[in-house]
Amino acid sequence: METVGEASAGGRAGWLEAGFDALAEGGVANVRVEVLAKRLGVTKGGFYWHFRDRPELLSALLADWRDGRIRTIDQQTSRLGGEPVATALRRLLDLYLGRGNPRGTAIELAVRDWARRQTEAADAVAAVDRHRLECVSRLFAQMNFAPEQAFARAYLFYAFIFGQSLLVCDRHAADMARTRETCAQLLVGE
Amino acid sequence: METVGEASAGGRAGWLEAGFDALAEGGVANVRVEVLAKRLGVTKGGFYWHFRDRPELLSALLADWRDGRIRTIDQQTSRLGGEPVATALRRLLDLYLGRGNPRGTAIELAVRDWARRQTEAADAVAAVDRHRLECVSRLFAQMNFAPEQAFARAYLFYAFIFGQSLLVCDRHAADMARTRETCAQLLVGE
DNA sequence: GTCAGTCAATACGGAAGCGTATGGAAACGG
DNA sequence: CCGTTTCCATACGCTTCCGTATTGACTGAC
Repeated sequence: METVGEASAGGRAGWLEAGFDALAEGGVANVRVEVLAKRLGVTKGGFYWHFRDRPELLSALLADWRDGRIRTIDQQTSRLGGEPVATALRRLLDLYLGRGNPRGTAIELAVRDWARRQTEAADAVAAVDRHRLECVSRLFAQMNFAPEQAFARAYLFYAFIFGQSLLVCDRHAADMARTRETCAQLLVGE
Repeated sequence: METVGEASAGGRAGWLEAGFDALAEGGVANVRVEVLAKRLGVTKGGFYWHFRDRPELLSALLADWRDGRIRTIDQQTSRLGGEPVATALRRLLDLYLGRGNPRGTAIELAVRDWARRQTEAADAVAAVDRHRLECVSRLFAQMNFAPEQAFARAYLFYAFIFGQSLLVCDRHAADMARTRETCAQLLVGE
């Protein structure tokens, strides 16, 4: 496939990818058409072939993010070979605490900040949260917590995950890892 | 005091106030000179009398916020008449959970989002967090937790406060209040 | 009245950003 | 060759935003 200019955005997917990169780096205000075009090494002509306008890109980013997050939750919360519930919860927690996916975290926080001010974003986050809280509640319920208690623990679980990303601690990394480990133990009881 | 035009920004403090309002509503990208001027019912001439440029306003907002947050922490974490520690912690937690200060919360979250991308903001947040974590650690230590455990609990305490603001739950308000109450009990043990 | 200080309005030039219109280029099929 | 589809580049007009320069208005002190 040969393209018009020297560079190519990689089609619609390329624009979405650039959108997520910009979102991760600077929040939704950073998702701008000409900025994305420059990032992709093209001009904005192609953008307007794929998307009617900027809001359509933003909607596409939200839908993409929402569907992707929901798609991975069941898998992330499934117990491998009937392992202890606490182990499954710890594995899930470690996905976030390990700092192994800074881009994913940055996108998540950017979307959540956006959701504080825009209905469509809030709806996407609500859908993701609903599913996640249900899945993690189910895990806590398997630890014989009553439904309300299970839900509250799932709520605390996710609040911690996102909240700790917002705290700025200037302690040693090793100390912070220990602190998070202690919090993890408080959260999942192991 | 009569002023030049019909409207008056209320001096430097007025501009800072407008800046905080804009910050609360739309994050740091929303803090724009002409937008603030319009909000105050004046033009931007006076802004440039008080501030050299936009970055100077942003720095002032950060310093103001940091100093204000630090100033209130000791008072917020002092135990009234030797009351139980848990009571003091609950009172502190309720400042955030009660939704009684949406503007303060919005500003706090906007500053924290800003801090993810800008050093000066991150430094301000770090200073506030350091002080808060120390004060709340001290309270947990009075409950006879070891220093590391006390700190971890303080960390979890604040992570929960900010994290729950980022979650979007479409359950009934009464249900959510009950959930938060359960989380509060898990956090302070009462 | 004059001067200095405080605080502001306005005009201007430049930059960034958006969306629209138009034209270009490549590939493919008839 | 022509038409269609895909994907893009470019020019343009408009809006928003920024910072600078200049001028205006009011108050208080001398």
